[in-house]
Amino acid sequence: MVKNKQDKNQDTEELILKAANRVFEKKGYAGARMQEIADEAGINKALLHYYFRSKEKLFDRIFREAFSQFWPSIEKVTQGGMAGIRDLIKAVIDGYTEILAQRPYLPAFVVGELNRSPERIKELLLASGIKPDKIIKIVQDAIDNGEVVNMDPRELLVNIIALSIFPFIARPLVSSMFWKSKGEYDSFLQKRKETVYEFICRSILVNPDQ
Amino acid sequence: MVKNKQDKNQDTEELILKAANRVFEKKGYAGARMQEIADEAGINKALLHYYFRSKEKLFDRIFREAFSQFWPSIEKVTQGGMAGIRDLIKAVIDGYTEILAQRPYLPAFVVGELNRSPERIKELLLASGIKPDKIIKIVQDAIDNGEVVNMDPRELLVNIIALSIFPFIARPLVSSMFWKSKGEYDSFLQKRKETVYEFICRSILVNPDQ
DNA sequence: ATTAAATTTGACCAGATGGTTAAATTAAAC
DNA sequence: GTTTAATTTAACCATCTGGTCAAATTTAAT
Repeated sequence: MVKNKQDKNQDTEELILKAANRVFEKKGYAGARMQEIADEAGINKALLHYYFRSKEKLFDRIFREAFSQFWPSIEKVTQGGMAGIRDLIKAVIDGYTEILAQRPYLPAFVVGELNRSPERIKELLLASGIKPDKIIKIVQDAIDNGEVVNMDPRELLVNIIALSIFPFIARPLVSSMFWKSKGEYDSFLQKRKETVYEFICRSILVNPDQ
Repeated sequence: MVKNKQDKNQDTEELILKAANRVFEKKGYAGARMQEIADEAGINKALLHYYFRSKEKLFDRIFREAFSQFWPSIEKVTQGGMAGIRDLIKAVIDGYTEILAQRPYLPAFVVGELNRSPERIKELLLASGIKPDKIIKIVQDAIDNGEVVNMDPRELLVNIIALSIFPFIARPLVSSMFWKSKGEYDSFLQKRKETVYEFICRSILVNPDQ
């Protein structure tokens, strides 16, 4: 079973992207080295530049993908049109828990790079097709019909996201401050899927039960 | 009023530290350039190395200071011995709001650098004199005496910190997603001092009023 | 098998970057 | 004013880093 040229090409590109992702995600744009990416992919630097002409172009490719991965479930729920507020919250928390278990560096990477070049955000948001207004409206509806206490809907959204991803962004710090081992922290993060949901619901639902 | 040599020396050192802080905080260790720090301080690169022998030494100095600034009010409250849980929460939120208004890049800087070299954390925590156990105990006491609903005290602490600093860590992203201008976001952050406190209390206090 | 095109490599280059050094300047002590 | 020590500078240096290129290798088509 020999691979033809195109397949190998695809494989190499895939290999490079995976390697670049690992390196950029961990070290950021400035800390990443093209040589290290090449080594990680098992190729040499010239081939790296053959596939992606420059560090910036390669980074751009990686970062766009990372940025889009950053909004997993929010979109899923808004697609449906009218989702319950409980569903929205659960979807966001579960979505983050799932993706961040696989890519724990993702949020620190995205947020860190955006801090260093905030001018890119507008375009990235546009390109990603995210519609903040739609999500805000779901929350506002839940407030209007008395399901949720009166508050700025954006504040609730910020809180949900904060509670979901902060333990990952600040993972090493939080982990070694309050937990004894990596394993215990991981199990905390798993349980947290439920406890954060309850934490939020206790705070905002007018009729918690029902 | 001419300054003597020692004063000028002090001034130059102060000037360098201020400049280094600005540059490192915004660009991180890898993205920072010694030349840029020198320019920012209005001196040349050789003098920079005369005062702080290497980039790493200078960074270490800056980072330690940043890390210690990261825990403003938590310590103040634990000093007292037995503080109410409400006081603890308010102190943490107010403390962060205050310091982060002046140094908005601080949390992203600290967290980002710690992600890239987590092995430093243990030593930094030791050197900073922070006693996580003391803070956990305050929360645990409040749970034991029925003031706060039953939960892992560490989880509450993570939530408080998350809600306090996330809007700063992810500032550019959150701001341009949900707000129309920088000014509006700033005013949101100010109001948030109260709303986050209420958000947390609604969730955890057994007798919210009283 | 030969040809032609795409893929891969080793060697190399220019500029950036952290760091050094010897000389010049400045300030304090005498 | 001269001496002495600390401070500041311009000019360099070695290494790292992103990027290029011509030659070699591999693959598909004939």
